[in-house]
Formats: sequence, C-alpha cells, structure tokens
Amino acid sequence: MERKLKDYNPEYCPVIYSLNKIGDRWKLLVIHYIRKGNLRFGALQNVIPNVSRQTLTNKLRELEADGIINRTVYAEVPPRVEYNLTELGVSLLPIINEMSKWGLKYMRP
Amino acid sequence: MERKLKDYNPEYCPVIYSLNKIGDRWKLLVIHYIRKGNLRFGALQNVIPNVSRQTLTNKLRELEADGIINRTVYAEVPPRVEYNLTELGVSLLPIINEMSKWGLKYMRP
DNA sequence: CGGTATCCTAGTCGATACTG
DNA sequence: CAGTATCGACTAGGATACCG
Repeated sequence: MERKLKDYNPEYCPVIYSLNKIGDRWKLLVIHYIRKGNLRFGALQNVIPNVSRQTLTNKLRELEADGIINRTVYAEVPPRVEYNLTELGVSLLPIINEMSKWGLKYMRP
Repeated sequence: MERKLKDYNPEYCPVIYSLNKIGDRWKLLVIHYIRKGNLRFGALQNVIPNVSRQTLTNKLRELEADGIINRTVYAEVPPRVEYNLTELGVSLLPIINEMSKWGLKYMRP
C-alpha cells in the first residue's frame, strides 16, 4: 500500500501528497500528542495506546526524516531524548484540528 | 492495526475516533473523488490510481456502513451504480480540504 | 532510558476467474 | 457493468531479547 501510493505522481493531487506524509494513524497520533510540548520517548509510549517500541521508533524516524519532528538527545545518564514539532510539523496541526473537531461533533460514545 | 485502535476508548480522544472512521488512505481518496458529484463504480476505479476492484468494493462497503456515502443502484441493463456523499460524508470535507491545502503548500514535485 | 535486532503473524491488497 | 470468490504475496506491526 505504501509503495503503491508513492508510485503515483503526487503533483496532480495534493491530497495524495499529504497522505504519503501523514496518512498513517500512528504518525497522526504522534503529531497530535507532541503538539502540547516536548515529549520523551517513554512518555510517547505511555500516551499512545498500544504502540510497540519498535513501531514507535520507526514512525519517529520517518517523521524525523520528513522534517516533521525534531529529535534532541541529552548527554545524560540515564539518557534522555525529547521530541518536538518542527515548523513543518506545526503546519500540519490544522488537519489534526479538523479531525478533532469532526470527532467531537460526530462521535457517539 | 485496525483492531488495536478500535480497542481504545475513543471517548477521550476525538482524533482517534476520526482515525477509526477515515484513517485510511483509500477511504480518504474515495471521499475526495466523490465530492465533486455522483460517481459510478467504474469511474471511481479509473480515477483512483491502482486500486483493485476488490479493495475498492471493500472500502465502499465500509464507508456505506458508516453512513458516509450512499449507494444507489439503477435497475438498468447494463447495471449502473452510483455513489455520493451523505451529509455525514460532506462534513468530512474540511479535513480533506486542510490536507489538500497543506499538500499544495508544501509538496515539492 | 531509549533504543536495536530478530522473528513471526494477522490482515491487507492484487490478480484472476467467474456471475447476475 | 458492477460486482463476488478465491488465492497468494507482501508488509506493517507485535513479541521478545538484547545493547550503550
């Protein structure tokens, strides 16, 4: 699925381009939870339900590679790593805001 | 992945609720392409890149079950089936608009 | 603490053939 | 035309163990 959508020419469909960057539940959740401020790896793992360390690592690396989040390593013992949104990451918040608004309006618990 | 996110209690996170409804590339693309007006099954298959009949069928059924699209069958020969957005489906368009805006602004072809 | 490295499985998707 | 049925390949993601 990943491969297929990347083969398209996104030039003709901005939506597909966006989907290739963040069309992924985990990524959106990471961005959603990071928005409030810097978060450590462990905190992310706790706050995102049921994500495995490995998957979280993968998604964080992809987001970092795409320039959506920053990864800051503090040379301490025990080690501390914090993630926060880049400017590009912040520019994605309106999308998440719309999703949040829609969810609030239409979800029936 | 599907199962996992469904196990969460979405009551506490509207974003997760939204993701459970439309956190899926195919679904978003279907909604995106249907927005312009009624579309037949074949037209959808042509306009959505590389989607198989089976996958498209599945996604259309799920969207229908969630009340996001209508399916209208015309008793003709050859048969004609058209899909269009319900009111609920239309309410999702702001999300897609935001994604489209973001893609337009930040994609580098 | 914040990761890798492996392994493995469930589920998704595509190809093909067939149907009303 | 608009599907279904079947099968097989692929892969995202979870479990586990280990590392700096």
